[in-house]
Amino acid sequence: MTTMDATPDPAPPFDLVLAGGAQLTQVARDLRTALDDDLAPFDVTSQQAALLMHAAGNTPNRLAALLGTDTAGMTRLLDRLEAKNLIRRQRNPADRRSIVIELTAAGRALLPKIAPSFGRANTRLLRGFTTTEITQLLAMLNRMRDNLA
Amino acid sequence: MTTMDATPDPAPPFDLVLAGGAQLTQVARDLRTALDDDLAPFDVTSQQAALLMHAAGNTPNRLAALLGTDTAGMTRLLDRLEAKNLIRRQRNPADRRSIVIELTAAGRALLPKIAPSFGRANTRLLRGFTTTEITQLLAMLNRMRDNLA
DNA sequence: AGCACTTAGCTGTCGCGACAGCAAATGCCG
DNA sequence: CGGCATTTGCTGTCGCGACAGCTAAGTGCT
Repeated sequence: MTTMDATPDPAPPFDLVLAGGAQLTQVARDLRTALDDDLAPFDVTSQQAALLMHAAGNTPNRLAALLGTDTAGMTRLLDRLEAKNLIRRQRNPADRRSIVIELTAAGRALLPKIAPSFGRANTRLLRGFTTTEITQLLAMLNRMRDNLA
Repeated sequence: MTTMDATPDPAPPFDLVLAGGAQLTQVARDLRTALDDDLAPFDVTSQQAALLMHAAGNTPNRLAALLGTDTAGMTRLLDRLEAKNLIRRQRNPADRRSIVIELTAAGRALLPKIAPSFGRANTRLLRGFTTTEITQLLAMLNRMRDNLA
């Protein structure tokens, strides 16, 4: 708004563009921290909780794709959850390369406790946003993901 | 849009809210990866590059605040840059608790090479965005940061 | 001066993300 | 059938983020 506004699609000011990535990074980190704090009473991290909510009946391979990480990170994440006795690795008899994740009783019991944390964190993140704004935000985020893909 | 739309500010659908945080996290991670890839030829990470661009004459304390991390992480980040001979720690004679970061000749030589990577990454991230959209996005990101603070 | 309080930087520890490389199991194809 | 590529999960290694706790140095108060 400082310069002209007659051209239909002016090149965005460089500073504005630069600020985008930095702010995005910060918000993502703050969100993760807030979620971790909210989940701390249950002794799980946000990643562990997110995994728990998708784990049942899935293979590490699929779970890695779901959480946007690689199978190496997934192996370690599953290690930690298994150490906490929340999940179990079950070899798949049909394809002995792969394994299937099953929740333990403790894991199933934890599920309904951790789910609300995601709702709280996201609700807090978007406090004061209208439905329209959230829709716009999601559309922008999707475009950004496409731009980076 | 599934329910009524006469109320002025309907509570945003829960699924929409939930998707927000997940997408945000993914975009931030993808951006970091893209930037790291672009900086790889210079043998620095995005964090190291970001630090280099602010380091000269600053203290670790201020730099930690600038990059949004804590002094513990800053110590280690400075360690790695010092090991690469890009920065130097200089004790401050006026306040012997604090130190001041100076760039080495190699560090100064690297600066003009790494700066464009940030421009490229952010330009790519926001490809196809109008100035208006970027402004809206930044405003939303700021609101989200405030919501989490 | 003496003592509590604060500040700056460091270390230890843990969880996570990414890359490279590996072995076993499977699939494919001549 | 035999050999080769692919898939699955694992391990090693590194960088980063967060928390707790520590020491040295500065500050303030009495």
